[in-house]
Amino acid sequence: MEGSSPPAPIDRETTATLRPGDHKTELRLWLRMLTCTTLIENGVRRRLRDAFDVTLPRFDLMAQLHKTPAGLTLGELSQRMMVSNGNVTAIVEKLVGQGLLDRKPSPQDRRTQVVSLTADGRSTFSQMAAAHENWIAATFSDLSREEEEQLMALLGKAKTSARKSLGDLS
Amino acid sequence: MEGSSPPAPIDRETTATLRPGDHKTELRLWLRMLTCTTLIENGVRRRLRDAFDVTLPRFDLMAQLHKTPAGLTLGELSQRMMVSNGNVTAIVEKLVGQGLLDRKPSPQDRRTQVVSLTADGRSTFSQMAAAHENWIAATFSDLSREEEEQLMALLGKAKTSARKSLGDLS
DNA sequence: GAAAGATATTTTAGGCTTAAAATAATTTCT
DNA sequence: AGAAATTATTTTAAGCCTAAAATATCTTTC
Repeated sequence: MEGSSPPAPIDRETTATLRPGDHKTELRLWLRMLTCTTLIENGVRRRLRDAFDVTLPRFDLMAQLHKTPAGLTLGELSQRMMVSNGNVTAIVEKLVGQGLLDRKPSPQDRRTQVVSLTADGRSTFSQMAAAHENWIAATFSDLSREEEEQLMALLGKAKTSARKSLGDLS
Repeated sequence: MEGSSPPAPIDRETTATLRPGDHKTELRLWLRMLTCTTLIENGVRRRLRDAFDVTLPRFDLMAQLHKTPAGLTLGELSQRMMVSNGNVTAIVEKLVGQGLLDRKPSPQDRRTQVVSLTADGRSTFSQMAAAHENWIAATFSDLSREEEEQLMALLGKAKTSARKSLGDLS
């Protein structure tokens, strides 16, 4: 929508060192990725609410446990969901209160709590997951299988690159 | 990590209608997109905090205003940021309190408030934006320019597809 | 085996977020 | 003009989220 920006005839070195602000392509890419994700995420959130009266964080937490029937510690959950420890504590608390989760201290290490889905939690999650999978499929229905795989590969590369650039920070 | 899944020789119609659960590719794609975005977002959030003691939502709001020097109403901000109205009210309130934003009722329509950056807000944002742009460039530094453009195009297509599938909902 | 350090979780304080209800102002329809 | 509907914003209640400090437990080191 902003025409074609001039190809910046200045040589690369100057651009990189003296004009550190010349990274518009990456910035646009990031904003588009964020928009796309937020759009889909908001849709999922609303549909989970309308159809199952559940929040996205609770759904995500249950999804992690469903992938690992043996159960996970709070720390493992926190790491896999990429959220803080205290956050997981609170969400688990709610789900335990709803009878969807089981939480018991590990016998070997009394610091850790192992969390898993109850029978009710499993059957509730299965229903939600089936609907969720269909919503997501509809979300990407304009993309061919090949495009989906290209996108997957490029996101994989972006993820690796991002992790590297964060590197020493986390 | 799970070998190559069979190319599903079943015709598309059958797949879509009779086997609504067979959409693992799209699900993996969505999860990867979410992971990638969350990873980058968490990095940006921490660096904004460490370097400028500012939160990501406040930075995002200022970015919207910087793109539109004439100012925006709260409703426009809410729409562009894809967050709720009440949320914008609260964030604007904080930024006005910090002297970074100016908020005044519109002369034509006394319901609306027009918000814009103050001189302090502009100069503060410029500094943050320059650093942010470099962080983002570093985040994607493993991707070639061509890969970046491919990713941009595919995300554009995904965005359109997602909007269509949400369509009547919002 | 006791002190020091590391690890797992919870608590706390502050901030973001939403949906829904409430206010306030404008527009539309008789 | 006056009533009804619409639009813009704020408020409210509940929940998510983080960083940092506090607790409790385990491990290591001397």
